[in-house]
This record gives sequence, C-alpha cells and structure tokens, in this order.
Amino acid sequence: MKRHAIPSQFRSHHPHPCDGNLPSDLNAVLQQRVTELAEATLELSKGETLAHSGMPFKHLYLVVSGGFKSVQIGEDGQSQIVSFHFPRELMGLSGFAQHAYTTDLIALAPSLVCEFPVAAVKSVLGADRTLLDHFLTYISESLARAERDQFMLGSLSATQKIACFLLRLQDNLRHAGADPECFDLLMTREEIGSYLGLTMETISRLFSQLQMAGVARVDKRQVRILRGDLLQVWRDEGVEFATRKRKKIPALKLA
Amino acid sequence: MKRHAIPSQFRSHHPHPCDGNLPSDLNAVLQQRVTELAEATLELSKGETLAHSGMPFKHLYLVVSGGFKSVQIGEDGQSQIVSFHFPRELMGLSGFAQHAYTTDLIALAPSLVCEFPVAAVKSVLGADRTLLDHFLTYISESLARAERDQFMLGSLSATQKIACFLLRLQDNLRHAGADPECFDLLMTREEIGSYLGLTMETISRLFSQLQMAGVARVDKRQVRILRGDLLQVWRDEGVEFATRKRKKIPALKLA
DNA sequence: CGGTCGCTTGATAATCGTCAATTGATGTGG
DNA sequence: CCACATCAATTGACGATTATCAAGCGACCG
Repeated sequence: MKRHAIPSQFRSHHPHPCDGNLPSDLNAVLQQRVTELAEATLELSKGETLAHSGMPFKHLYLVVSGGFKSVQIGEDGQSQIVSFHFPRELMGLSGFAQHAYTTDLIALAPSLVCEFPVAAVKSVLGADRTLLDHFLTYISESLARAERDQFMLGSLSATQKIACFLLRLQDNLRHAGADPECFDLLMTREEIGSYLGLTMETISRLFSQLQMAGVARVDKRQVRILRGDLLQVWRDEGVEFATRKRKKIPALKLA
Repeated sequence: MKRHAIPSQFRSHHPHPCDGNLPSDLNAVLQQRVTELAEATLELSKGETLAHSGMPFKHLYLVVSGGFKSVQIGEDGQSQIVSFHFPRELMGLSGFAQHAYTTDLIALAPSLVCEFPVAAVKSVLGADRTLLDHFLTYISESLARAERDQFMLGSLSATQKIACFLLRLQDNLRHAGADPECFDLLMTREEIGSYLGLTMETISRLFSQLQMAGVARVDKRQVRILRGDLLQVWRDEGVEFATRKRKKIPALKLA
C-alpha cells in the first residue's frame, strides 16, 4: 500500500486526485469543499487490506478506482462479504459507533482511494450545513442499500439473487457512464457467492444457466448482458434452478 | 393513531414524554436539546402503520413504548421484515436519501412514539456539534446492525439464527434494565420467520427443539431462557435441525 | 357459536450445499 | 523451458436443510 500525502496548500487547487470521483450527491458545489479534506491518496494492490475490523476508526475512504469488498467476521471466524464498493463510493461509515471499523476492507483489484480523517470530516460537517445535508443523504442511502440486501438474502431464490446482482452492477455502470451491457467482474465466483449467501458452485451453475437461457454470455470474468428484460423477469418472478432433469408430478388430491 | 401536540413553550420543561427514552448515546446532556424538538407524541394501536414506504419523509420517530417492525417491499409485492424497533430507538433514518420512507413502519403492539420533524433535526444537527457527533454515532450503529443482519441471513443455519435472535433480544432487555431471562415476544412466529429468512413452521419447530433441549421454555409468546450458555453454543457452532430421525451413515472411502 | 388467527406437528419434496473429479490458467523454481 | 503446484472455475452425483402442503387445535372475537 503506497501512501501519497497531499500538501495542504495544494488541497484547494486543481487538478486534484479526487476530482470527479465523489458520490452522486456530494458533487457539484461541494466537491471543492470535500477535496480540501483529503489528507492523502492510497494505492493498493489486489488483495491488500485497507482497514481491519476492530481497529481504530481514523479515516473514511473514497474509492477513486478499482473496487473493494467489505467483509464481516462472525463470532466464530466465519466471514461474509456484506458489500462491494466501486469508484465514487465512501467506505467506513459504520465505524462511527464503536470508533472501530466493523468490517475488513479489501481491494479486489489494484485500487486508488482518497483518505479523509474522521475528525476533519466531523468538523466540516458541523460547519457546512449543505455538506451535512448531503452527507446524511449518503449515509442514509447506505442504510437503504443494506435493507435491500437483507431483502435479497432473506426473500429471494438463487436465480433471483444473481439477476438482482447483475442488474445492480448494470445500474452502477450506467451511473458511471460506462457500458452496462458488457463489463468485467472484479470478483471471483466465491466472492459473489459469499455476498449472495450462496456457494461458489451454485454461482457457477447459475452463470451456465444464464448462458444456456440466452440471457447473458459469461466467459471467465467477462459478462455481456444480452437480454436485460429477461434478467428482470428472473429477478421479479424467478425461474427454476436447473440441476438435474426435473421430475414434477403435482400429485392428485383425494376426496 | 392519536396525535398529541406538544406546545412549544412546554418543550424545555420537565416532565417530558420523551424523558429517559433516548438512544443510549443521545441521552445525558443531550436529552433536553433533543426533547425540545419533539413536535408531538403519537399513540398507535397494534397493527397501525406509522410510515408508508415511498411516502414523503417528514419525520423521524423515537419509540417510547411498544415496538415496531420495519417492512421492506420487493419489486413484485413480496415483503420482508428488515428490523424490529423497541423503546429508545429511532426509526426512519433510511429516508434522507430519497426524501421518502424506504420501509413501512408498523406497530407490533399498542405503542407510543415521539415525532421529530426532519427539518428541525437537520437544523439542530448543524448548530450543535456534540449532538451531531451522537447522531452520527447512532446512524452508524444502525448501519453496523444491518451488516450483522446480512451476515445472519447469509451465513447462519436456522438453529444459529434463532439463537442469535434470542441473544439479541436479551441484550436489548439488559440495556433497558429488564429481566433478560424471562420476557414476552411482541411478534408472531411468522414475523420472526420473515426477519430471519425462514418460515413460520420452521420457527415453531425451532422453539419446540429449544424446549426439548432444555435451553428455553416457550409458551405462546412467553419465553424463559434457561441456559444462555447453550444458546451461545447454538449461535456459534450450531446444532442439528431435528425434523425426522436422522439417518447418518458417513460412507467409507475407496482406495 | 361459527369463524378467523396463531400455532403445532407430520409427510413429502425442492433447493441448494457438499464432495469429488477435471480442466485451464497462472506462477514458480530448478 | 519444463515439470510442478496452486487457484478459479465447471460439472456431476448425492443428500441435508428447510420449504411446502395439509390437518388439527385452542383462543379470542364479533
């Protein structure tokens, strides 16, 4: 992990490493105010850990490029990915409560982040009413996302989960101005499975099934969505999860 | 739903309906400042809806007595409970983002809440640095809780889920100064199932199993925890989910 | 008193996890 | 440069976990 300090006299000048990389609602007029806070940029290589669960909560991080997984550790050592973070997203927001990070933040690929000292963030939030408003919006949005994830984990079938997952990736890409039909996954099947509450094998089978159904082409990490409309059907209504040939004889009732 | 307005000249005087009912970190010196904001108290009977998903986000609510479920609605009308809210908890925090509630908030029992206008809350957060700090702590705590829920939904077995659920209820009761060994559930089996990503029948069987194992006594909604230590074992290591008599013959390997 | 609701329990089956074997890609050291 | 190991992914066979369907029961309510 390479650290590049940003001299303070440089912080209000352009160009700045965070330019154009703020969450949707923190951009525009607020951008300059926020970039003034950036203390450093960090360069991580794939697999490096930016924050460790339980360690003192000193910084918030803005993803500039690359991607991260946020890993929750259970009482007995199991772990699950609870979210992925892509460019223009803030990481570490759940750390305010216990003054400690609640998850590990690990780079999925070579990545760049901006580092914001918590104290400075709090300070500027107290001083700038508009920024506070946008910050509340952002953290609230994170909460809403977690609620949707809970719904996904608890109420959807395997086929609905991947459809949901892929559709959200597409939304992300659209917001980033990238091609939502054709993209690269930054994560392994196992990581997707961890996030969706499924196993690696199930994810693999689901990708095969998506391909057989003509919904998408998947080659290694390269994904091309062919039928977004069908994907929505998969998400909203679900389809049969194909393992072996079905034997379905609905059994007749007795009088 | 009965509304009781609080005259503003009364807001800074004692006694106040919200006294002693603020989230752990919003109490002490902050209590007065916060109670000054309370616009009204609302009295709900069981089953009444305090906030509707998608409706304009105007108020935050503090639970004074009773309890609530927060219900997430899926694309196609399914629904899942994503959290329960008990006295001293704030509800509605996920509404800042879209200026709309993201879930339905429904009373599990006759309940009392304090109503805080969002605009007034924002305003006082901008003015009072300490309060802002505690508010961030609280919303961050909500986010951390949602992450733990995701872990529970995605990584635990049915037996681990109930153990986890009951242990959290106990923690809640301890914080409220109530008896953590003996309490009443405010929710039905179906509601617990919805929250844990299981069915009503599974919850019922799990309660029966808890009783047979001597871990707890469950009679309708009355629960008495007999062996908190075993409950932790259930949560951390899990136990076999008993349906019919097990047939387990681990099969030997071939050379 | 009939009806609905919450709950329990049993029988059966679908979904998805586990285990195993295989392949291709990547990387490493002799 | 070629074994050699490692890792991500695919696919099959099998079975456990948990959902679904069904029946019954007590409690409460109009």
